[in-house]
Amino acid sequence: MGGNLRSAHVGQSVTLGGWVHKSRDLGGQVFIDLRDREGLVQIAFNPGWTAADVIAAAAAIGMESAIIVEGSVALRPDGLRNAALPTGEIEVRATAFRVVGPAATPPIPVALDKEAKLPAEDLRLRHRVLDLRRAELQRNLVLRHRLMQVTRNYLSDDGYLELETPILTKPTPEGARDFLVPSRMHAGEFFALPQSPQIYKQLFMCAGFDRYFQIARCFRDEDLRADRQLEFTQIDIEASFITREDILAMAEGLVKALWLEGGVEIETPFPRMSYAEAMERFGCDRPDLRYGLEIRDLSSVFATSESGIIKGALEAGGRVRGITVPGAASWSRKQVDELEAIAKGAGAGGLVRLKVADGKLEGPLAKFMAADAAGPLGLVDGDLLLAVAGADRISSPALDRVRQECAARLGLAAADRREFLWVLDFPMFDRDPETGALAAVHHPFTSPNGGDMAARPDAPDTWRALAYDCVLNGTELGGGSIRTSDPTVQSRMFELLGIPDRADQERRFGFLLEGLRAGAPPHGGIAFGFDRIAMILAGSDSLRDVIAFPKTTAARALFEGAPAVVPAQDLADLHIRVTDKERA
RNA sequence: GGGGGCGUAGCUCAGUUUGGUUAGAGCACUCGACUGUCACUCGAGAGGUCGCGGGUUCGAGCCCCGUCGCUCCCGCCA
Repeated sequence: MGGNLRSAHVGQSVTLGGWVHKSRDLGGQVFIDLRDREGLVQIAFNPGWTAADVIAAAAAIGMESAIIVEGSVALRPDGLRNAALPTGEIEVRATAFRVVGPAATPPIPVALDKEAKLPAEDLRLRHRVLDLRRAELQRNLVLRHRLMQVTRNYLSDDGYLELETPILTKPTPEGARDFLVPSRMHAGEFFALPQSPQIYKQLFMCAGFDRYFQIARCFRDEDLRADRQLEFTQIDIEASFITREDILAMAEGLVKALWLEGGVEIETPFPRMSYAEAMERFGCDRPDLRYGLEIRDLSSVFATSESGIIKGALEAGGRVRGITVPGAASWSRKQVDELEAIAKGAGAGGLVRLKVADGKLEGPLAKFMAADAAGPLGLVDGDLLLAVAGADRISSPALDRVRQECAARLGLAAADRREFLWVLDFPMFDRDPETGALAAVHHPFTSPNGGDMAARPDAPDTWRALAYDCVLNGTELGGGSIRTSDPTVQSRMFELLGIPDRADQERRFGFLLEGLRAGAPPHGGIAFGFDRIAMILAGSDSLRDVIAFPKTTAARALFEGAPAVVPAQDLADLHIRVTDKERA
C-alpha cells in the first residue's frame, strides 16, 4: 500500500502498515522511510500536523520495527521532491502511529547503500528473515511467484492437469542418492523422497490422464553447488498420444511465456542440433552458441607431423582436434600454460599450441610441422591454435573447457544474448570405462530409437535415445524424452542396465511394468529446472537468491538449524540406531 | 572424498608484507544538539576470546601444525 502511493492519492487519509527502513530525526521534526512489499514512502512527523508526543515516539523508534501509521497523503513542497523514489512526489503526514512489532537491533543491515557489499552468505542465511526484507530478494520471490502462475496458466490453458504425486515414495537404486525416511510402522523399511515424479507421471499416462503437469519438489542427496540444492523445484510435464515434435513445440511455448514474464521476447522455434554434432563442434552436449571458437578436425594436416606424440595418437585411432583463437598469439607463455592445465585437468595429456606470426608457425611443435602448414590449418597472423590429440572421449571435454576459458578471457559470452538450442538424439547408454557396465544417459524409461535398435540389436552402445535437452547459453534448462511404453522393451532395458533377473525387475519396478502392461499409450514429456530458470530471469548467479530458505553448500539450513539430532526415543520408535561413534 | 579462497567490533573492511607500546576506520548502536531531511548534519560514548585448539618465540591478529564454518570448483548429481 504505502509503496504504491502517488500524487493521485493526495488528500486521502491512509493507515499504513510496514517496517522502519530508515529514520531521520532533525530535532523538531522526524522523517521515517516506511517500507512495505511495494517499496518506500516517506512519513513526515511535524508539529504542523503531528502531536508532540507522537513526534517524540517516532524519534525513538528503532530500525526494522513494524509500525502502523495514520495520516494523510500530501504533495511534498516544491524543491523537496525525491526523483530517486517512485513515491518521491508525495509524503504521508502522520497524525498517529503505533509500534506493533518493535525490532531488536538488526544483526545484518536491511537498508543498504547502493554500492555497499552484502554481508557474508552465512550471516545472510543465519538471519534470513532480515535478508528476505531486502528489495532484491523481495523482487526475486515475487518473480518466482509470477513465473509459477505463468506456468500454470500456460499449461492449464493447453489442457494439462495439475496433479500431485507422493512425497513418500519407493526407494530406487538408480540415479542419485535417495533421501530415506524410516517407517515407524514397518521396522527396517524406508520411504524415499522423490528424485523426480518420473514413474508416477508415466502411471498417470497409463491411467488416462493424458496431459499432466506439476510444479514438483524433487530431492537428491548429492553435494551442492551454486546452482544445485538438495531440494529443488521442477516443472514436470507428461503427455500421451504425442510425438517428440508436440513436446518440443509445447515446451518452446512455455519457455517463451516464461521469458516474456521476465521481460524478454524470444524467438521460437529454437535451433536444433544432434548430440553427435554438438560433441563434434563444441565437445559438449550443452554448447554455448553465443560465440564460435568451434572445434575442427585437424588430423589430416597433423598426419605429416614428425612428432612422436601426434603420430602415436593418430596410429591408435585417435584424432587431432583443436580450436583457433583469433588474436591470442599475443598471450603469454603463462597464460597458455594455464590453458594447458585446464585441458590436463579435464583429462587431456597435453595441449598443442601453435601461433602464427608472419605466416610462420611458432611453438614447441612447429619444428615437426611442414613449413607452410599455417595455410592448411586455416590460420592467419595473430591466431593461436590449441589442439588435443587422442580419442574423442578425451579431447572433447578438454577442448570444451579450453574453449570456455578462451571465451571468458576474450569476453565473448555477451550477457544480453540468449542462444536457445535443442540438443537431440542423445545416446541411449553410456559405458563405464572401468566396469564395462551400461548406464542410461537420460534415464532407464527413455525409449531407444526404434530404427537403431532394429538395425543393430546386439550393439546397444550405438542406439540413440528419443531424448532431448533444452539449452540456453551453455546451461541446461530442462530435458525429457519419449518413454518406453512397451513393457517388453522396458524389461529389455532393465536387462541391459544390469537387472537381468525378471523377479528382480518386478520387485524394483513392478509398479511401472504393471502400468505399462495395463495398456500404455505412447507418451513422453519434459522437465524444466524451475529454480534455475528463476535464477536466470532474476539476473542472479546463485540459486540461493531465488529460494526463500536454502541450504548452504555443506547441506545445512542455518536459519532453522536443520538437520538436527533427535531424542534417542524418537530414533528407537523408528528402529534406528546411530552408529557414528561420536554421535551415538 | 579432493583442491582453491575467505574468517579482525553487530555489519563492511584496514592492519598480516618484515612478529614488538593501549588493534583502527565507516556504517549500525547509546547519550546529547538540531524544524524539510531523504547516505541528514554535528558532538560525545560504548563496543574485540583477531573463528577455535595446539606449537615456535622474551613477545603472535601476523609464523607453523591441526580443526571448524562459509564459499567456488573437481568427483558426484539416471
